[in-house]
Amino acid sequence: MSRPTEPSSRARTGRPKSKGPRPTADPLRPATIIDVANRAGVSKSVVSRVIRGEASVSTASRTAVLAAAEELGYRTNAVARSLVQRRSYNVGVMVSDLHNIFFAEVLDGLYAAAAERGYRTLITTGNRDPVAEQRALEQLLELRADGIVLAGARLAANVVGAAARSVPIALVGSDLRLRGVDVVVDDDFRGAELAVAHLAGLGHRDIALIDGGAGAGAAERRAGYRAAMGDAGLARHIRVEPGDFTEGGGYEGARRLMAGPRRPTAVFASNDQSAVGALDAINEAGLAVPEDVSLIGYDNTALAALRHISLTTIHQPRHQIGQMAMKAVLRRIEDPGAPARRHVLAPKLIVRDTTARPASARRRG
Amino acid sequence: MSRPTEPSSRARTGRPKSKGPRPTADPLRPATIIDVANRAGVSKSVVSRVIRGEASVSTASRTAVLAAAEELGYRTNAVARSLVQRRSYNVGVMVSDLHNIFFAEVLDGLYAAAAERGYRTLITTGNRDPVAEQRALEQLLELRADGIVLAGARLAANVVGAAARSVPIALVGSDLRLRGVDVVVDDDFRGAELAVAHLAGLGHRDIALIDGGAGAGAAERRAGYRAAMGDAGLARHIRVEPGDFTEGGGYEGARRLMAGPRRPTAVFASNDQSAVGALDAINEAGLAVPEDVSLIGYDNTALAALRHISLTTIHQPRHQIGQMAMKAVLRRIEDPGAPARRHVLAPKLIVRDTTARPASARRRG
DNA sequence: AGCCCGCCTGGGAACGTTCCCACGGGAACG
DNA sequence: CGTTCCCGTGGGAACGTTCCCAGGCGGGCT
Repeated sequence: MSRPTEPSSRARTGRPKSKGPRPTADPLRPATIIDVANRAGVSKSVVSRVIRGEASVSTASRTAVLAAAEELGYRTNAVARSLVQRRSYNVGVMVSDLHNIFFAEVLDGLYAAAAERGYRTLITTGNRDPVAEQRALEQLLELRADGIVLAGARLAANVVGAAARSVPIALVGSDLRLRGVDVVVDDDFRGAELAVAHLAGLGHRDIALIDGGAGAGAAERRAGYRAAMGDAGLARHIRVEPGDFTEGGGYEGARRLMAGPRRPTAVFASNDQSAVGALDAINEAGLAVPEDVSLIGYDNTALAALRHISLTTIHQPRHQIGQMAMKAVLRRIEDPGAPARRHVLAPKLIVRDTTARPASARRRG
Repeated sequence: MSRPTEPSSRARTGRPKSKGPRPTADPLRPATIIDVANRAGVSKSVVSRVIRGEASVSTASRTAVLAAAEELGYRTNAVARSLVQRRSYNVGVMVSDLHNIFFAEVLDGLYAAAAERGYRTLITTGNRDPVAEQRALEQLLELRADGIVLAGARLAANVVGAAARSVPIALVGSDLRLRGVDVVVDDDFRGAELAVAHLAGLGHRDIALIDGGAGAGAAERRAGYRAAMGDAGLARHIRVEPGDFTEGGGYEGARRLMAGPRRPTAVFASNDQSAVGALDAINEAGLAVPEDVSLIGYDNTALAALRHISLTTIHQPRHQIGQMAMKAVLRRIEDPGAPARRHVLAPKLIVRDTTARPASARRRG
């Protein structure tokens, strides 16, 4: 429904109210199939067939058309084609946050799976703002993408549900259970449990969580943290510091934790991006990781693997996640009756250099 | 011209050869303006006017149309609109590498400038592969984007030139001088000079460059490095190690440099992404930064600013670059006659913690 | 009272494709 | 030698909009 507020200078290239069939060729307008047909001395049907690579065209016509197209710099108008075919061979991808490399890695998988099947990928972003995300989704919908992948979306369930009524949709990261929506997630609850168990196993008791707020998967990770703390008999040490999956959020969260009374000995940041921000704040407070404070992230992005950072974290198979999501959408594009599924992947603990036994335990041990 | 190899299961939703005007409403097909018109008891013209927010519609018609649209879940078909208007209000952005946060930061600027003028942004990527990049560009062209921004493209000049004949194009990072192509770059030559001068000023003589290969701006940075080395009387210390603007490339390059004979005391990596990789390799070789080896990057991405990395680098105003590029394109979309321009921004040295005087100088000093 | 003007409306053409159908002519077949 | 078939071709309809133009109708003005 939305339409961009029309830029003032309308400057329409206005057709000069020509009567009758369009005069051969207007140098300003891009060449059409008809221009090519005229030049090659065939009908538009033949040109269309050649362009689409159909077999039943004589060699003579084919070469004539190809030559004419070349000379005129003809390029298929995907808009017109989409309109008549009711199909664009484009899959839209709405990415919550392009600053988070995690999504770049998921995108690789999405892209690869799409390319393999002859589809193209069209990316849009909402910068972690639900309103902008919804606009980005709407844009894809209006463009009539054949399918849509929402990566890390923080959209309301009814918004996603409404969209799913007109086109196959797959969700990456956010676990909404809706009819007609494929979901690909890792088991965030379990992943958070792994993180807490690791820290508790090292002897930590004051384990704080830097939360992911409304971010995709954040709620599950929070729940997993809470449950695991309870299981470890650390329920009264539960401490959830607000955050938003960004570096800045992680930084602020850790700063508050370090400055406050009863500083935690371990911090679980809901994703690597915020863990890196937390690392900054911890260092800034004059504390060492892992000597003074242990830190664990989530996602196992390339960032975490950097030797200089070497972050203990929870691994998610990004590439595979992307591939699965794309395949799910493609499957339902080509078989609209097929049911949507939920794919849950197992997270894995990756121990690196930001976690260790707490100082107290070391003294004793 | 390219068309995806058609997926086997064609599964066309096939219109059931109905004769006469299309029977009221097919539940499977999305509602059209005509469905809404029928339901609201007005003509399609009125519906169109309401949707577009035109004034001259009676309140009665307007409310009827709005209600009908709501009930039918009507959504504008941007494809049809684009076709008739010959305008999509979409600007395409081809990003060379989404793993490099630098581009995410440029994208913020692009996005903001577009939104401000009522345009939308459509992203596509080529994963640093010229072939894939060209396909991505072609995709945008076929989609009839109103304008295109190529960020960090490594496309041949003739490819860009050809595209520029049908749509306004702006280049970010790559400095191709072509008619009808706006260019927004920082002065890469100068930036490289700043980097070398900084290192030379600290007393370094063996300053190696980890190259950016075919990457956008890499050639200028290389030339600036060479020139500045000459100016500093260090011409015979010039050493260009291959690289490709990626973390992996930086890692490999630095590994070779550290392992080889006559190890350099300073390394200039052509961008932050590769500098971070280099950092890894240097550490892995058992060397400390900056004590044993100084390291400088380029771009001043968020990565470089991380306290844990704290990379000395050359600053480029990413957000502003994005804004300028988008404004340039928008300007020529709305005034097709306007000439394209070249915008060159001044780079700036940011000294952080990865550069210091070489060990030899420290011993002496 | 007659005319004009402005508001609102509806219909048709166009945008550039694809798809379907029909047709002409030659080859193959009886 | 006539029929059938197939290959290559051309024309028209359709896709879902926007834009232009032509009214109809009522009110204000002369």
